[in-house]
Amino acid sequence: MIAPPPRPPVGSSSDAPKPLRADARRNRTRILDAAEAVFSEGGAAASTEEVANRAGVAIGTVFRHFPTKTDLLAAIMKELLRRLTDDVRTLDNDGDAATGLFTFFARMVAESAAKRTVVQLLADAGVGVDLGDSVRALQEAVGALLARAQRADVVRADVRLDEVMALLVSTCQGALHAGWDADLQRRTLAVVFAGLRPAPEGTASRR
Amino acid sequence: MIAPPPRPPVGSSSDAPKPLRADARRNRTRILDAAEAVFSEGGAAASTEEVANRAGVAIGTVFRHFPTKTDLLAAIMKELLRRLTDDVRTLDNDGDAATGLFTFFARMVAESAAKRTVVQLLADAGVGVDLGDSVRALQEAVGALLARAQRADVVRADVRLDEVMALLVSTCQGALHAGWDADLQRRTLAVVFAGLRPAPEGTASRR
DNA sequence: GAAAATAGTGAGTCGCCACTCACCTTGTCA
DNA sequence: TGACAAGGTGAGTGGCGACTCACTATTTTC
Repeated sequence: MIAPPPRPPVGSSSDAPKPLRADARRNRTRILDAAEAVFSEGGAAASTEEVANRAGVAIGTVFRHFPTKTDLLAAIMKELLRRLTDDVRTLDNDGDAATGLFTFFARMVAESAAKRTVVQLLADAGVGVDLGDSVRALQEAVGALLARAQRADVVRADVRLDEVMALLVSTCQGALHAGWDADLQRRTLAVVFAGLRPAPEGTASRR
Repeated sequence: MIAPPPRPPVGSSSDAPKPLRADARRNRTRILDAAEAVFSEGGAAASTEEVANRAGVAIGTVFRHFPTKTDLLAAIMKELLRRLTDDVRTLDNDGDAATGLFTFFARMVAESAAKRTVVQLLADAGVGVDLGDSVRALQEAVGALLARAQRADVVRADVRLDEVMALLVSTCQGALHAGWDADLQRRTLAVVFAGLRPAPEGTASRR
C-alpha cells in the first residue's frame, strides 16, 4: 500500500478555492484577455484555437482552464456584465438623476458595436451559457437608475424595467448593423428617449 | 463530325429563363417551403440536410437547385421580403394614414418571433447573402408609409427613414428573446411609437 | 415508344472545430 | 537542490456539416 496523498479533507469535502500556480494565473488572464478580443471581433462563433494563438498558449492550456468553450464564454460574459453593472452603479451614485439612465443607455449601445459577443449571448439568453446572477445584478442596477429617472420626472411613471431592458438589448443589436454610424445612433436613440419621457402636462398620452 | 445540338442561339446568348421539368418545379417549391420552416425554427445555422429531409428529397437535389446554402437562404429571404413589401404597399393604399406605419411595425415585430432567419440575415446585412433589390424595395415601401404618417401629423417631421428601419430591425431582434410575450411587446412598442409621435404643440422637443 | 435530355439519389470527400491525452516542463516546498 | 505535483503542449480523435459525382430514374421530344 502507498501512503495516501497529503491533502487532509478540510471541513467536509468542498469549498477549497485552490491557489493557482504563478504561471497558471498569468496564463489564465492572458486567455481571458485574448478571448474577449477574439469573441468581440468574430462573435461567439470564433474558434477556440484562435483564442489560444492570440494568448500565446497551446490549445490544451485553454481547455485546462476552461473545460468547454461554453465555460470560456461564460467567464468573459460575467466579467463584462460585472463591469457594466459597476458602471451603472457609479452613475446611480454620482451622476445626474435626470441623465443617468440615458447616459448609460447610450454608452452601452455605443460599445455594442465593438462587442458582438455580449449582444449575441445576451440576446440568446445563453443557449447553455449559465450567467447566473450576473444578468440579474445588471438588471437591478439599471432598475435603480430607472427609478431615479422616474422620481426626477424625466421618464414616464408607467414604464417598467423589462421594457427598458428589452429596448436596451434591441438597440444594442441594432448597433451591429452595417450602416450604423454615430449620426444614425444619435437619431435612433433620440426616438427611444423621446418615447420614454413623460408627455408634457395637460396632454394625455394617446394610445 | 456530329450535328450540332439543336438549340439555336436566340437573341445573342443570354436571358433564357429555361422551363423546368415538371418534377423539378414541384421539388423546387417543396424545398423552398421546407427551408422556410426549418430556418424559421432553427435560424440560419440549421443544416441543409434537415431541409432535404423535411422536403422529402435527397440532399443532392437541394444542391442541384441551390448550389450553395447561401443561395438557398437568399432565395427564401427574397420571397419573405417580397411578401413584406406587398404587405406594406397594401397598407399604404388602403389603410389609415394615421395607423399604417404603426400597424406594419407591430405586425413585423410579432412575426419576427417566429422567423429567426429573417431577422438574423437582415441584421447581418447578408454576410455574403446577396438580397439585391429586395431590401431596397421594402425600404421604399416603408418610406412611403412614413411619409404618409408624417403628412397626417402622427409622426414627427424630423424623423428619417433610416432610423425607422433601424428601430424596426432592432425591435424585431428584441422579439427573439426569451421572456418576450404579448404584453412586453405592447409596452415596448408603446415606447417606440411614443418616441415617433410629434411633441404636442407649444412644447419644444427637449434634447 | 425509344432516344436524349434533364433531374434525383446518397454514399463519400473534405475541412473545420471542439475536445483529449500521453508526455514534457516548470514552479513550489522542504 | 531535488522530488513531485501542477501546469503546458500539440498531434490526434470524432463528429458534423457543406458540397460532389457516378449512377439511376423520370420527363420530354420526335
